[in-house]
Amino acid sequence: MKTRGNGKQRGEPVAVDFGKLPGYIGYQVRQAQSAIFRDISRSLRATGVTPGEFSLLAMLRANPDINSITLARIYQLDKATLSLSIKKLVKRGLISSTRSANDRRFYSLRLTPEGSEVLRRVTRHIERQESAMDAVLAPGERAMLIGLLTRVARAFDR
Amino acid sequence: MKTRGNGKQRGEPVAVDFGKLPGYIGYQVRQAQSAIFRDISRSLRATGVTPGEFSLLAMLRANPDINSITLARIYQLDKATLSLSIKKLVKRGLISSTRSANDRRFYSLRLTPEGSEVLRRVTRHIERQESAMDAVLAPGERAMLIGLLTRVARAFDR
DNA sequence: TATTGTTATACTCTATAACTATA
DNA sequence: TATAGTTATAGAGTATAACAATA
Repeated sequence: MKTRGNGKQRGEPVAVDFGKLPGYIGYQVRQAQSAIFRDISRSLRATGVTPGEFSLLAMLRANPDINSITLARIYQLDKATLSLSIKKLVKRGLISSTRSANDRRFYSLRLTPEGSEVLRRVTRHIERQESAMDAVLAPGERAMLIGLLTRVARAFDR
Repeated sequence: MKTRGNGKQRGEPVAVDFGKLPGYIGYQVRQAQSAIFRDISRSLRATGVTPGEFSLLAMLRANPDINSITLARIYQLDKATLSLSIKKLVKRGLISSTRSANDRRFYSLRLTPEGSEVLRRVTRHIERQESAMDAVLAPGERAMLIGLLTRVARAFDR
């Protein structure tokens, strides 16, 4: 069943036993995430925006004046991690960070016009990738997959 | 082992608009992967084995004498990346790497007895997590989710 | 005292490039 | 020439800890 170690590998498919791995949701989610990430990273390379940054820009468009602590809570990242991501996007001119007048501990984050433009461009790549996934899904399966993933993720929230 | 997200930023729910993000499969897979990874990293901390290393150990159990190039192809990682992972596991005494007699360019990888024991212990944690996911899924939904994820991942495999 | 945010530091994971050994 | 594997180096992403500013 398993033919390896015989010097026959030439890049052709190799018969490999995956054991119980394919039956694990954790394994399959990881594999899917890797495949999706590799694909979108290639598409986005020219934009200089990573998938995580896309998500941040999209949140800023939907929630102008959001602050970094709120974003850190949403993504369950340390505030220091968000601080670095934000600094990079500010330096690139894609977002603005202005101290709030009411409570001067906060910085209000917003997309700049250039950030909006980059977000539009990135969104086109993202939606092209989503269409590629629809091509292998039957009607209704996208909604089903999203529902299942949401429930699984929530099983570990809190 | 560093883990992502330690809950420090958790607070009360904040009213936030996620825009179109929740409708993207890429976004949802990423969120699910993060949640699953954070949870299992906590469980595995004491074993010193990461989720990726679990996957490697499981492949070695199912495919004794597999070599690193084959593993690199399977996981679409560079051979240099696999080389480092393997070196670490060899140093920890969990796997052995012995030069193949037929073709001395190859190294045959195998679990050591200690590696087998660690794999058993880690597998118990993994399967406990999988059970936690089953608790939020109806009968048949695990198979459905796995099938959908597999098809989506394959949509990007070459 | 508590909260928001920054900086310094370190660890993991990954790739690229240059290398050795073997075929 | 081609393949398997290692090492050096670098970059992205993350966390922890210590800090400053503000409430």
